[in-house]
Parts: sequence; structure tokens; C-alpha cells
Amino acid sequence: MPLLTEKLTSNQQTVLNLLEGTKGPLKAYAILFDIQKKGIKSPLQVYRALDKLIEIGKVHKIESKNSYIACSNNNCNSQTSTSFLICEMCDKVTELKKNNLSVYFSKESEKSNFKYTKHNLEIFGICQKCKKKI
Amino acid sequence: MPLLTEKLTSNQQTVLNLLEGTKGPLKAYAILFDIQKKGIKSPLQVYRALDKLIEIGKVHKIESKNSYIACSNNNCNSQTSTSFLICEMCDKVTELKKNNLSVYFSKESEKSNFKYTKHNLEIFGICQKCKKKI
DNA sequence: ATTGATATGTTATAATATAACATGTAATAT
DNA sequence: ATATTACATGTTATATTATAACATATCAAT
Repeated sequence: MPLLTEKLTSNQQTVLNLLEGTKGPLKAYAILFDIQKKGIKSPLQVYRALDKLIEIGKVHKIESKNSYIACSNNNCNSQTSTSFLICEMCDKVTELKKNNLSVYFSKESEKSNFKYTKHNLEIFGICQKCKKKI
Repeated sequence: MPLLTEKLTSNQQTVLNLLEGTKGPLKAYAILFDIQKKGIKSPLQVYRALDKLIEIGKVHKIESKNSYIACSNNNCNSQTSTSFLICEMCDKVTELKKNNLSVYFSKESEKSNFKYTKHNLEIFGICQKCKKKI
């Protein structure tokens, strides 16, 4: 069964809908708060949905912010490497589109005799919009 | 006053000594446990010391593990970008030595009109030692 | 010596995440 | 069609990670 067609459960879909309808990253308890009207009552329900969504690549965790964001790479299913630009002024988060970073990191890793499997990259700086304000 | 000569306070030195004497990363409450004999009694004392040590570049946080590790780049003082190799089998963490990653990320960022200031990179895979076991 | 900045000690609490277990659901193998 | 299997759910409790608030102490620079 290809992951691409995997059907989401109700809780998973509810969490994904919220994240996809939100520009930036959300924290787990913010998600919980927002979907309580849909009958989700406990943190665990949120975390379990997030775990699954992350596993299939629909959602990514921003580690430095303990936050979760919908994948914006359309076909990033089941991919677990992530690369983000994070604005230090406005907190805007942009996912870098699939690029050659994995290849580059693979090569860098080999220099240390390390077999690359995946990565998390968080780049901090100033976004285009905020640059103009300075 | 150059950061290089900044003198650490007692708590800061105690935490740094422990981290420098430990191979891998430690969690905050593990640090607390290990230095209670030195008179440090509360999480906050640990977190405050860590904050300072991170600020001056002597310690880095491994975001994906909520853990802290002494900087192994001798002269990484006041540098806040970090790059790690993390073994998925044995949890060994290796800090990548100062290399050209910042330059590379700076260029990648510019493609999105984003002004790079620093980064966190965590590469997951299999270390040399563990590769042999497979 | 006084000031100002920073660090400390302490208690309490906030924020993030998982354990454990009973129950439910839906696909599939017999 | 039902027994089996795997996974998801609901729920309560609790573990883990981190910060707030505030009184006191230290120490360097004027």
C-alpha cells in the first residue's frame, strides 16, 4: 500500500486541517485548544495525531520552537528530512523546497565516516519583509 | 572586554566542568543530579548556567534531544551556529568542526531573499563504529 | 563607598510530552 | 461472516523540560 494514498483517521485529519489552514507553526497545546470544539479533549490525542502526520511527512516539527507546521513541499510524503528558514524578527517560518542539501550533507558526513540518513536544518536570520523595516 | 577571557561564575564552571568531562550530551535534570553534591539544588541554577554557557559558545543544545553538550571546537567562543552528526544506533554526537557550512547556508538563504545569521544542523545516520556492527 | 549590572537561592508553577490500560474500529485471512 | 490482527481512540495520571517571581548576594566600575 503506497503511502501516498494512505487514509488519515479522523483525529489525524482534524489536526492536519488546522495546520494546513494556519500560516505559521503551532504548538501542541495551541492545536489542542483550537480543536476542542471538534471533540478532541486530551494532549495525547494531539500528540498521537502529530506523530503519525510527522511519520508520513505531512507535518514537520520545528525543534527549536517545539512547534509543528504543515509540510509545504507538495510531495514530501514519507520524507523526514527538513530544512527551514526562521525569521528572528517576525518568527515567520519557510520550508526550503526539496533541493540538493541532502546530497551535500551526505558528502559532508562521509568525511567523518558517517552514513547519512536524514537531517534537520534550521537557519535563523531576517526575512525579506523584515529586512525592509530595518 | 573580549569574550575569550570572560570569567565564569561558580555555577557556570561547575556545569561546564561536568559537560567537558562527559563524552556525550546530558539532559538538564541529569546535570542537576550529577552536581547536587556541589551544592546546586534547583533546576533553575542549571538552566541559568546553561543559558550563559550557550551564549558564550562553550555549550550547545542538541534541540532534537533536549540535551546539552560541551563545545568541541576549541575556539568556538561566542559562536552560536552548530552542526552535529547524531548516530541513530548508539546516540553518539559529533560536532562538525568549523567548516564552510555557514557560507553555503548563507548562499542558500539569499536565494529566498533571507539574510542568514546562524544555523542549527542535526544530521542523523550511522557512525563509523556502528556501521561495522551491521 | 556607591552604584549598577549580573548572578544566586528559593519556591512555585508553566509548558511540553509520555505511560498505562481499557475500549473501539476497520481491514484481512480463514 | 466471523475471528484475527493491527492500529487508533479515550481517559486518567504522571513524567519531563523549562520559566516566573522575588528577595538577596556579589563584584566590577565609577
